[in-house]
Amino acid sequence: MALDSEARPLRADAERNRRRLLDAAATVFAEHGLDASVSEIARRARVGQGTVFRRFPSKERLIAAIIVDRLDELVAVGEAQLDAERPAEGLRALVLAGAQLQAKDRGFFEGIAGVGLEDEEVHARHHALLEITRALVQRAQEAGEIRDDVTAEDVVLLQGAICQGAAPLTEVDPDLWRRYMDLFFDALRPEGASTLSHPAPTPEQFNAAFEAKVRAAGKARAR
Amino acid sequence: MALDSEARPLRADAERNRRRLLDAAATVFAEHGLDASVSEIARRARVGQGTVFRRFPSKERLIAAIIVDRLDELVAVGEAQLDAERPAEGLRALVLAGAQLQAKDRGFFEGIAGVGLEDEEVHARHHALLEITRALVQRAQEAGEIRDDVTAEDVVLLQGAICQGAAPLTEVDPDLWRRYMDLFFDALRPEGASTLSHPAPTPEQFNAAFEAKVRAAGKARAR
DNA sequence: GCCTAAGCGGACCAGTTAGTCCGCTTACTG
DNA sequence: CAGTAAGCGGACTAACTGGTCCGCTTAGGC
Repeated sequence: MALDSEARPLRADAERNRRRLLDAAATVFAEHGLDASVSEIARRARVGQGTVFRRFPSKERLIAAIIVDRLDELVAVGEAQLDAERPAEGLRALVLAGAQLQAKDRGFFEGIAGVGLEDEEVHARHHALLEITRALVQRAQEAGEIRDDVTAEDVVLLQGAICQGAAPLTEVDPDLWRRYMDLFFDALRPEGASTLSHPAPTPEQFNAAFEAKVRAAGKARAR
Repeated sequence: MALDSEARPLRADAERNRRRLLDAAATVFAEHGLDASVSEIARRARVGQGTVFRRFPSKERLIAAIIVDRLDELVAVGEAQLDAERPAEGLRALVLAGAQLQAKDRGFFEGIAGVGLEDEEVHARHHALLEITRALVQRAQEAGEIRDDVTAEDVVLLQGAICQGAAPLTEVDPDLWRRYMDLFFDALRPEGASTLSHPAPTPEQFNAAFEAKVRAAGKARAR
């Protein structure tokens, strides 16, 4: 996790434990979803529960730290595609990488949608990813490789959709999402595209959804 | 909820409370998802918590009862479309109805995927719905209206996918799913369909996913 | 109108969870 | 190598959950 410019560095054992916690948490969340308990994570990391909360002030922040890691990976993939010669292929590669992440990691999408929103760092990465996607979409459209009426917001939402749709069958066919990814890109073909009956979400709406969630979370806590 | 052939009928007040509970539960689940607590539901129905559990032996069964209601509606819609003159339109109507339900009711999909599985009655409806979908898909394919390589299982999974994909924006644009529904049907066009890189889930796999969940639920309880 | 079984509410229970606290241990500094 | 602040584990707490129980109320048949 880059961008951590805290003052004094952690003691060696603390840093080691931090890494073990992140790994253990990622594993446990991937297996059981975000409902997995903190004590389970602590056990898996062979660390006291107190250590978890000393390193991450709340479960939420622990989740956020993991998501930041993942999003950084994705942003890197996206940046690498920014000057692909066939932009649609670049876009596909990015979406594929994201889907793969989600397929592997049951907690990932849940996390972005439900918990990570409040976190400044997660928000920043998510925004960066959206902008990279926007650039790829635009180039692919200029090249006439995908239809003109879809937006980066559409792509981000639909990538999530596909993974969640395939998720129930993960145990029995872990790669099913690839099928629906193909179908998705068929939908993006410019030829013969039908007129969409509903407008794309605006960037403002897209953001507002985040804000709304944050407010709801705050309200729930106040209750 | 049809198919309830219990022996003696409920007393008038009990029946009234039962309805109030179902309504309140549907509302609360729609708002807060299935994590909503039973006492919250009881409060909303202006009924003691004991009453909830007298009428529905567990929270799970309460959820199942609601889902059965919803699935019955869908099955009815589907049956009505079985002899539509343009089968693809019939299919679209069914999928649309399902999506509408899910858009309105946050708990619905969660419920089918996670909880309702164990319940005999839910399973029966779900199966019926799948078979109706299969019939519609087949006819649409025979009429050359949709591509040949998608199955009823695909359609069911993708309908869920679309709703879940649009879900994060529900508060800010509750009809967004319509946009993605259009996109989905564009993907189903037979012309220019690409070859899908992954096979459709077989009916067996589709069912096995259910079985696996049931087993997992059992295991979780035993733990 | 009376009687009683059916129904009711809500206090209660056992289990689980995120998060706190504090006495002991250990990595680093000089 | 000694002193000490940083770190540690895990028992503990407070809140909340699904589910039970039981003394009181009431619908509805007679």
